[in-house]
Amino acid sequence: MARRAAGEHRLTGDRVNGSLEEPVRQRLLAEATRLFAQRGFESTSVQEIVAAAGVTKGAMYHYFDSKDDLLHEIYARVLRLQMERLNRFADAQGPVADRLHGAAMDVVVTTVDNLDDSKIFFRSMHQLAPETYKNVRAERRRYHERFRDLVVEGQRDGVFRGDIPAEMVVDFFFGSVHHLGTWYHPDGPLNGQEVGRHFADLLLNSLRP
Amino acid sequence: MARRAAGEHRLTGDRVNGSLEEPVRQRLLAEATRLFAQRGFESTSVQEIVAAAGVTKGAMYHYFDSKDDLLHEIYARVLRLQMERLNRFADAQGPVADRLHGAAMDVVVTTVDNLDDSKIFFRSMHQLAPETYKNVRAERRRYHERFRDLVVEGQRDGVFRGDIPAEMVVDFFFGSVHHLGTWYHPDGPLNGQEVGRHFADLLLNSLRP
Amino acid sequence: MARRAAGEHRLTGDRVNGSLEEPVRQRLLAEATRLFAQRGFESTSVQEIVAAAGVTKGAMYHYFDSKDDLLHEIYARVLRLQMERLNRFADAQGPVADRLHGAAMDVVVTTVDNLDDSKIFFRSMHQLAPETYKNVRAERRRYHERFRDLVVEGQRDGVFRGDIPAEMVVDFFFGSVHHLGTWYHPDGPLNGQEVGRHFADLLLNSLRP
Amino acid sequence: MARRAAGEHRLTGDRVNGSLEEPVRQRLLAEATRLFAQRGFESTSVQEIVAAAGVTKGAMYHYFDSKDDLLHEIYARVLRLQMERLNRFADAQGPVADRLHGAAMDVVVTTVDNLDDSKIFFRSMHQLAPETYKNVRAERRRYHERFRDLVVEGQRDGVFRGDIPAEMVVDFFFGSVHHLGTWYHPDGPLNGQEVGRHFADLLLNSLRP
DNA sequence: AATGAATGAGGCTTCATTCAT
DNA sequence: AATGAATGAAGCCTCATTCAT
Repeated sequence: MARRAAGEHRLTGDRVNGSLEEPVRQRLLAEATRLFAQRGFESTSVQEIVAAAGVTKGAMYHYFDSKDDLLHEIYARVLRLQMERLNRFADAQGPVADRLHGAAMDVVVTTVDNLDDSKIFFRSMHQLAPETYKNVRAERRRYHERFRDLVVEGQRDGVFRGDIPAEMVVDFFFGSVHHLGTWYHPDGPLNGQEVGRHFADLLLNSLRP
Repeated sequence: MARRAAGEHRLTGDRVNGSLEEPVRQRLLAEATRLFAQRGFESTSVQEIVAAAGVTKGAMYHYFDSKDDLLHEIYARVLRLQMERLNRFADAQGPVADRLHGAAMDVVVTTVDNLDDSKIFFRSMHQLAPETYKNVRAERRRYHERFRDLVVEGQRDGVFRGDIPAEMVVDFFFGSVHHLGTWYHPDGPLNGQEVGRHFADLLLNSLRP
Repeated sequence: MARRAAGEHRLTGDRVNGSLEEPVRQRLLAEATRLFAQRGFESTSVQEIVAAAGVTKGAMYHYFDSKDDLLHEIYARVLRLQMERLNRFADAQGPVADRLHGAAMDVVVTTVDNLDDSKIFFRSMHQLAPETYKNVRAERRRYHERFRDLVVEGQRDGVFRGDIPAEMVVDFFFGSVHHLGTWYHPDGPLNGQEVGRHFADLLLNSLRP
Repeated sequence: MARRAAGEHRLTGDRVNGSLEEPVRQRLLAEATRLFAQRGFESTSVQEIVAAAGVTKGAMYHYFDSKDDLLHEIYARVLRLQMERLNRFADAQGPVADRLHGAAMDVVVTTVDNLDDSKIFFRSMHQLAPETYKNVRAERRRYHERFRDLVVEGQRDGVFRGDIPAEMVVDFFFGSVHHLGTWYHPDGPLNGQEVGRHFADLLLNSLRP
């Protein structure tokens, strides 16, 4: 890892001392994200990334250990962001149905706002080094479990039907979410909010007892 | 495509005159499918494919025009099979809810039975040549439209809720289906029939008015 | 060599027993000549040749030993034809200046009529097997010597200037002839006869004492 | 062309700051020239070139875009050099016959001094990419036109015969020149100066009215 | 912090040729 | 006389990465 321990990943736009920090690093991450989403990880060369970011290879290898490391940083950023947002909804007050509806809508809106991240996520996951792959899956599992707990809570309270495994409901719903990258287009008839509302409605309705 | 007009694609195991036809070609397709699902299209080398099939590269290029062509043939086979099965359910007699439930269950069962095809489908679609890519998407769209028509029919008849675009319901459901490859495991607690039933139930329930 | 001894090479259109002989063989030679002239020997594949001739590879290897053999046959045909024609002019009656002028014109006309042969000749000569290469050069040398003898005869008789080696005059002239393939075009302003006359005039004029 | 705009081509041996510049690039060009002349473009592998230059393939692709690019650079260098020399003679003072004789001798001497370039020129021209091919032909045409203008000038002044198209005289003469690579040998009886004088004499004599 | 030359391994593909039929 | 499946070698090129500066 290049001069940055795990967990230190920064989001684009983070500021330190009031000025944009490490603009080269951020530009590399941004262009890599765009290109990986467009062409796939294996079909994007380091040369293309650095050219898009307006630097040379040396610069990239100064900030990242490898091309794999670049991908890993993208995953880390996405995972952290999604978990943060889910926690905010799950920890809120109010009926579980409302909290689940809110979380479901939010994940759709966030996904639509970062469609490139979403495209990369499942398409390129298998390219990660085994170790990294395991970490990402584990983190992803924790995310699913947090979401599943909301379903379980609703089933226990009797507001959701209990004859379908909560685990499967989560997989069912996130399948739909992850697939947004395949069909959703920002210029289409629906914006993220609208798709989010529909998806959340479908989820809640499917759980009606 | 090498030496074989569109529509002539053969499924593994097709027999002509009672004997296995073109065993080399079939072996290549089978091994390519397995490896593409396991490692991804870009990370699988032609050398690995022909080694797994027990032939030389020359043999592969005798039957296929390119590595891309191999991928394309896999897609063609999957598309044809899925459309055939959907038609069988959609064209049946009976209430639309039953027909939709049947089709939904079937696509899950078929997907689970050919999980490698499913893994390849969305992960590698963007590697197809632009022309081929367009063809595959068009064929896929026709499939979705057939499915959507069932939803529309139910909405018109008043047995399904009408406040959610049928198009989106289809995307919602197929997102879940295509994601089976990410989490479903044959040795897990549920078999294909069970997952299919749950998925179909969730779909139908989510459409309750 | 495939069932045909050296010296047995036949020209396109040769007839045996009143019917076209071996049309497949002739078609292969004709298409190979055309393609070698167009793309060069190395850049033309056997597959392209047989496809153009409307047969398969097996057929080609039935009539010819190898791709090299095909090229060799083309050379043999050209060499035989040119020597025949030169002899006809050189052996004629009349002043040496007229005989040289006639031979010079004729070689230009013949070259222009078989421009493909001419293009191949020098461009692909170095692709011949060493043995064949030596044979072709030797045959070519005999041709040059026959031509040179006319120049020598004229110099001895005092009708041509004698201060330039006859050998070099021949190289000078045939350089011009062999280069016709580079610039001559049948649809251009001059036909073969006209170019031939000009070339012969230039040659004779350059030899004026 | 890699990393080098048109017109920036450097000749082997160019010096910058008193030291040989880009020795690897120059070595690659030199070895490629030698091998292309010896075996032909298509029969020379990139592997052979880099081995002869003592570097790896990667190095070659660092300096050149492709094997074709290498060939193109060789052409560019030859074209520039020849045009420069022709201009020097054509722009000189004195009778047109002297200037033409001088230019004719010079092109022969230069050709003999760079026989490899000459061998490559016409044998491999058709291997250039269509675009590059057109450029090279256009540049070549400009060269011919410059030469032709000298002939036209002499015809207008009445010192050259006017009954033969000047264009054709040029083709006639350069055919001879380009063919030097086929027969001239440095160890032969005549040196470049001598051949040049004979060629120029033949040309001027052939143009006598 | 960043460059750019250079490596070395590996990728996809083409091709002349053979051989059983 | 001719086919077409299959081989095996070789070809061109790309790429992630290193290293001296």
